[in-house]
Amino acid sequence: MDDSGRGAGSDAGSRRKDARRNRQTLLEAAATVFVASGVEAPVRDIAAEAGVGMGTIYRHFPTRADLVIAVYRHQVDACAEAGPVLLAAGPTPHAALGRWVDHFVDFLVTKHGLASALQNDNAGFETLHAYFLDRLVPVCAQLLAAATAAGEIRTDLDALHLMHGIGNLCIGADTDPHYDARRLVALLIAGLRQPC
Amino acid sequence: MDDSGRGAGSDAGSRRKDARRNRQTLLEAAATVFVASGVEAPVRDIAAEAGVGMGTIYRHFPTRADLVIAVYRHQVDACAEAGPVLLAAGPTPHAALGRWVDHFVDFLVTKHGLASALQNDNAGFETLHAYFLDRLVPVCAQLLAAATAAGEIRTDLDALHLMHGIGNLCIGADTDPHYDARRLVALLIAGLRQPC
DNA sequence: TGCAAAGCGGAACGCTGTTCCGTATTGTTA
DNA sequence: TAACAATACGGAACAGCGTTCCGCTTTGCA
Repeated sequence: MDDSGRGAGSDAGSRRKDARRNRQTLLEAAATVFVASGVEAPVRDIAAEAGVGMGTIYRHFPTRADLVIAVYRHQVDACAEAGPVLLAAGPTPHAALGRWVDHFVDFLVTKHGLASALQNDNAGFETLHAYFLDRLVPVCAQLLAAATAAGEIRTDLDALHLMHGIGNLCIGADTDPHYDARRLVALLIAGLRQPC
Repeated sequence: MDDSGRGAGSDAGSRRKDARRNRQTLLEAAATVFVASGVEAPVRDIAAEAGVGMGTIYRHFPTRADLVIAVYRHQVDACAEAGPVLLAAGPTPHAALGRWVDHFVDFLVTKHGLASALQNDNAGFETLHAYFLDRLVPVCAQLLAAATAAGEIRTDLDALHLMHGIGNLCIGADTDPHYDARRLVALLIAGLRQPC
């Protein structure tokens, strides 16, 4: 095993305030740039978006792959935490589901880029995919259950299959600019509605 | 359509002798380097192997992808032409099949690298894959038929499935140096033998 | 045999990811 | 509060890649 701490970033609990803040800023800037320009975006672009020097980025994430992995985990966590929040905030569970799926779609861009970031590391990819499932399937299931309990949606689709379908709809979204994955996903969610 | 002449090389029928010779030299050198170092090998290495300058390589193949494609087609052609020759030369059809498959395995390295060379061009990839099937399936079928007629091998495997199986055995051969695809493929061919 | 046209070699360019180091910021200690 | 290590920062510099450019050589034809 040579990938100790892979994907965790080196200094998640640093003593210095600016270091902690920069790490957070970088994760968010990278996520933004990945969605806007794809996961192949140059490291310099991410540093610029974050308003930070190259040294800073490499201090926090020793390698480009480390950054992609850290963004991925960060997005998984953010997406998982967003579920209950949206559910509490939204007018209805179905609306909350719709907005949660928007987060999910943005984040899939990063996930699809993982494959190229971890070209030879199938084991690492499997680990991260497992983390993805462990954290997000329950959240999605919770949203589905709430919408079901409210009588808003049909009940013949479980969280795993829904997420799988959304994931498939997003394949190729980064290469073909005419392909609007979000619209198709929105249709899919609309189609979940219980016919009344 | 923006890929006019993609994969054909620019000057296959040049007026000048040295140009034609260099083109051939380059195709062979590239094939050698791809087998030795993988398809990600730097263009400079191929120029060095061919004993040629950078300008020459880019005169013949305007882009790295063009070179990979040209090598691919060249290998498909060479492999297709080798079939009948080996069949005529070898002691038995089964031996000829074994040696043909050796060619085929070397050439698969290039084929697997095509995917990364043509990252976004799925249409181009499909075209080249169709060319691959059109030219090689009949040759493989001819070798199988000859071996069958000679009573050397079992008859329950057609050319397409055999080639598919060999292709699958070679997946990952370029990343894991401990994985010896050729040995496994040899076992597969040995297994074709008719139990006597 | 001369000479334009075609082709060649390899230095130079622009773009990557990554490293390095002088400078600025921070938390701690007197 | 003032001084001072320790820590982190910025961005220039480096190495390796694909690609371009241009002075020189080779070729085939008149």
